[in-house]
Amino acid sequence: MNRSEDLVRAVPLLARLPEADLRALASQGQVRRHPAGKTIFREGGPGDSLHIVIEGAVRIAVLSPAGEEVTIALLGPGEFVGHLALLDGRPRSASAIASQPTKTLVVTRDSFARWLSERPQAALALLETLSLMVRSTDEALADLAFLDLRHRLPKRLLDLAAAHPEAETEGQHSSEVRLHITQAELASMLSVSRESVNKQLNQFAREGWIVLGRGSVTLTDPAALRTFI
Amino acid sequence: MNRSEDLVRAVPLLARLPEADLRALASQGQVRRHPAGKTIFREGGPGDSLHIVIEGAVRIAVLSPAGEEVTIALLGPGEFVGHLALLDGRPRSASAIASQPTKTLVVTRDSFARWLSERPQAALALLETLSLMVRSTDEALADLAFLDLRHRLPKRLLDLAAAHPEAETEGQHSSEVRLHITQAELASMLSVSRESVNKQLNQFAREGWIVLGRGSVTLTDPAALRTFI
DNA sequence: GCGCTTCTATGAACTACTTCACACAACGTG
DNA sequence: CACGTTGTGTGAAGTAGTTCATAGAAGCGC
Repeated sequence: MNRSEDLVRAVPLLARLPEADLRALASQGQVRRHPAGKTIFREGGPGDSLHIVIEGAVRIAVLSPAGEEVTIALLGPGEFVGHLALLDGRPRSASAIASQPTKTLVVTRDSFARWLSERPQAALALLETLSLMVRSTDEALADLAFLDLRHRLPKRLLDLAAAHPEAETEGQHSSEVRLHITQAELASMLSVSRESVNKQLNQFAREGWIVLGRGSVTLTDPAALRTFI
Repeated sequence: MNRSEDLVRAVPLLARLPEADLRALASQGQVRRHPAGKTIFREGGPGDSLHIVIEGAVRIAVLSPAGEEVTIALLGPGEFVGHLALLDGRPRSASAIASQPTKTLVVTRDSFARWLSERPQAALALLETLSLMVRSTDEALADLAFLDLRHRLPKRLLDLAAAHPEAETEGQHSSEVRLHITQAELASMLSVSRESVNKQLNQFAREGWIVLGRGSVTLTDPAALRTFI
């Protein structure tokens, strides 16, 4: 019934807040529509809003020193970007592009600050979530430093599978997960070349652990991948 | 005069808090002494306290998958560890070892939570600081992904020089900075082998930009290093 | 002072990636 | 349905790092 409120509740960052607080925040937000390919905000631009994906998909990308665009994340419904800008007002550290026709709920820094200053408990929940985010980037840093592609790739595949449970589970085996992602996207997430990802994926495919398609990777034996990490 | 309060104010995380709040937090803390080489807390242990370095130096290290200890940071007076444990109570993600005889101010999770729940403004300041921390690890991740050692090394040297302005500035040239650090420590911070660091350092030394010593790197021409990044 | 340990220095062989070059398959649009 | 575009697959050559081996210099303990 109450659409915006339910959407806001789906955001992990905010999920644990009391219903009244959620409703208040949701009512401050505005719904925006973005056609496929549209830039929602650009790296370096003013950071003054949080965006929650309602429908569609958003690609997060940065410009490498060499001037190439590198995808660092793909967001589905319920996921969000721009929380840091909300908290510290710094310029955007990445660009967000709608990769499908997308609806987002937008919360501005001003309205968020007003809302937060009246709700100390919400600040505590946000502190905890942010703290977990720091830990997770720290872990990504450690992975990049210590693990080679052979180990980083299956780890990332399993992370993606866990983060997108909505991915189709066709066939009988309930453990089978199909990820809609290109090898180029995987490559830039893992900070390696597309060719390297391709070669490693094909090794796993030969083992029978995954099945490759155009724009998709199907994990047919996640357990085998997991023992590999 | 009021020792603890001034020490707490030197922590960037807390610096912007009103004086009364600072005093309240400082009064909850306990001063602990650690001999050189003593482990202050161990990776995997219960995360229930923040440690602020008062005097001496603390080395932060993690265990690599191969079982080796890898130094990820060196803290001087005014710097701190364990803030994440304070906020989310998760197990320690790294170990802290006193590398010199060291005094720390310890604030427990319980007392911090009590203090914070009475001070909504403090939570806002903490959110902002945490947010900046997320950005800085994100940047480290990008550096590791995009930059080779030739560029990462001078960047790290300049960061260390900026973070430790207390380093001796002997001689006439005010821009000269001497870092007390071994090549092995630099190597693990940069996620490369000690040998690679050595070879790259010697290249810079041949250019006349740095001077190497046993356990030290002196930046004789920081400007040249900076143009190199 | 002698010996042990720590730190720096350097070369040789190896490896996990890179870039480049190209072939081909699937899709979608005029 | 022909054609451009996007994505996958693979080999050859190059490179930035690795490990291993070895050496010497500086500091520290007795």
